[in-house]
Amino acid sequence: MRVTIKDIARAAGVSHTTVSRALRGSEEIRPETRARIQAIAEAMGYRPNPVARALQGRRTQTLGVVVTRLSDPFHTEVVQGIEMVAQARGYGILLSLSHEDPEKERAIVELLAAKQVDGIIVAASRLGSRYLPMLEALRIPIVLINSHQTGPYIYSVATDNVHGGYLAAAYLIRLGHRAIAYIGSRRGGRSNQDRYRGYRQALREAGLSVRPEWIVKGDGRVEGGEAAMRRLLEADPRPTAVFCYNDLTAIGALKAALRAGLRVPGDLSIIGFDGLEEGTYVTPTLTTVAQPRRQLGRLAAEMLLEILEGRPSPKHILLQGTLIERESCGPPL
Amino acid sequence: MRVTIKDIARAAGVSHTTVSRALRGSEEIRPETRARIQAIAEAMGYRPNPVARALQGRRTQTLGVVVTRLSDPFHTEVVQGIEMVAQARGYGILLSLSHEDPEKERAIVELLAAKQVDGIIVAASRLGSRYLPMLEALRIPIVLINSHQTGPYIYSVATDNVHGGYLAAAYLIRLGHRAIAYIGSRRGGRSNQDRYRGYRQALREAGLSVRPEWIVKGDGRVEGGEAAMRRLLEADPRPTAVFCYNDLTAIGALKAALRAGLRVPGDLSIIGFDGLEEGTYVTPTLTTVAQPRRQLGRLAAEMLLEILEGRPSPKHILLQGTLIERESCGPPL
DNA sequence: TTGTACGCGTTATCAC
DNA sequence: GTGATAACGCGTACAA
Repeated sequence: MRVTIKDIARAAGVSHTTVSRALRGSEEIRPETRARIQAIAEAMGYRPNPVARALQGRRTQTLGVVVTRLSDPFHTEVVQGIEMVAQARGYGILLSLSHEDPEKERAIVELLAAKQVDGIIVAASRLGSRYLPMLEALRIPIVLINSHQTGPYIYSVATDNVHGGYLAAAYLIRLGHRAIAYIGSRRGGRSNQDRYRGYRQALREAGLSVRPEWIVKGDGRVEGGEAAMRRLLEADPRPTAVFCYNDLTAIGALKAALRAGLRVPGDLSIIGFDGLEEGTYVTPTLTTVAQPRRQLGRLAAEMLLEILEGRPSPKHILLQGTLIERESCGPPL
Repeated sequence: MRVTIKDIARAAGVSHTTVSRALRGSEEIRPETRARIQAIAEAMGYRPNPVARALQGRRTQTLGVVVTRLSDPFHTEVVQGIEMVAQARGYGILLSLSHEDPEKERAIVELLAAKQVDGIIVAASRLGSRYLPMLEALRIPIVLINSHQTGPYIYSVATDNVHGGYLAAAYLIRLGHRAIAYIGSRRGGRSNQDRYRGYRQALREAGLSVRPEWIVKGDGRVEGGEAAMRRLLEADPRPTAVFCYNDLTAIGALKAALRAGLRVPGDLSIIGFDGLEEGTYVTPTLTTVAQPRRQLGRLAAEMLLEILEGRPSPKHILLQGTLIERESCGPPL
């Protein structure tokens, strides 16, 4: 059987109330009895029961985390960031995967709320605004990572996709490219649009025009990038550079280009988005706009904890990506 | 405020006991009152409080999962497998990362136990046998993934590393190689030894000998594989094929080989272990011995649930890997 | 400074 | 069939 404060009380010859107070270091208790009780608790191997505490105090010291899937290395790093700060602050993490299914995501959030998590972090939410009432009814703070909503109990941390897209395109332009394609993502939603907008803006400022056949779509994964690149290779004139929605897409694009006998970056420059480790596995290594992924997770968790502890906290944070120059981009030949 | 069974009781004009029974579909209650109560509960939006249930019933419906790090794609897939079955069975997953630190791992396991998880799954445990007494004292079933311990409350699911190593080496031999190196892992522990043993066995059976300078060590990650391969390239005579501890190591080895101007598989064949997606990102794509990663997670979770529900369950399960022939291996020139 | 009594939401026990 | 009542382990007014 597990040791409870009652057991300790009995052993110490005091009431369980006194034990409760002593163990949490209450000031209004005589130092010597406190020390004595703590010693006894230690000796008996006492561990407070978090379930009982939660029932009493309505705090479970647990954060719900919802992610579409872990096989996407992007989320992986985000979750690590969250876990680090949670672990350091004594919070547990209840992890659920939504597999990009909005209905599942909704069910999970409700389930987490039912499980009494203190707060929820959702990465890459697929939930539309029509679910906002539900979220608000939960009366649990929710931090969204890389998606936008506003409302009571809704917070967010995101990277500036417009800025990132601009960064990528501007870099290619600086290298001398004038024919720059974009491989987007069917599933990218708002972030796809924003990166595209940043790209368009950079081209516009440089006085470059975009041919419709240079804008194609993948699925945010390697296969989609490969297929998209194959279509792109048929375009005439062919672009000399490609900005890809994300690194996985770019890796697929790179594979297709190499397979078609192109030299990268000689015949074609490729730039990705995310800053994944995976971009260093390929040859040539992938130039990319890195998102501060771990930072996203860390900030989301810190934000949530601040809210839970009643400290002042911003409602929305926007982070900037940074260019990582590796080998897949160069001047056009 | 949240709706409780007492609220329902008041609304229905019965005792909370009756409500509790009705909602759980007890037989010993008049069908009409049961239906009436259920209707009221539904109308009031009642959600049972899992915390209260846990306090009363000593079951939290939560599984603790410990993993070294998520940035290793191997674990990622394992966790997905676990999560799938847990979610389907209504269990939550409390995730913690140990970062390969045995002391941290121990602390986490204790913390999870304190949090009253019903069972624990540990992937790639770094805990030595001297912690067994602690684990047993917890009196919580623990399923180890890819590591071996025996004792009460200890279960395991693992892939057969000896067999896998044999598979890899035998394949290279079948292709005609006679000079086959091994890049191990400093951090691989037992699994590194076992894969090495399988490799040795295959060579022995084929009457091949191994030069000491053909056995080098990485760290289980890309950088380590690169460094190890650079050392290997200085060996004289140079091996015509390399078996790598895992895919990340192999990807590093591949990079180093390509960078040294070797053709793969022409000048050098490379085979990995794990079957990661990442192996298809590189050019040439990586031949490998695949571990059934998701299966490992699934089985571990199913095993744990069986144990928790008192159904008969094997104590240890050993799975076999399978060869995936891709492009990085061929006959020696 | 310490103890009594009660509540958190649920299930189990034992009456009626 | 249904209802009091206690119990799970802890925290907290309130009393002493």
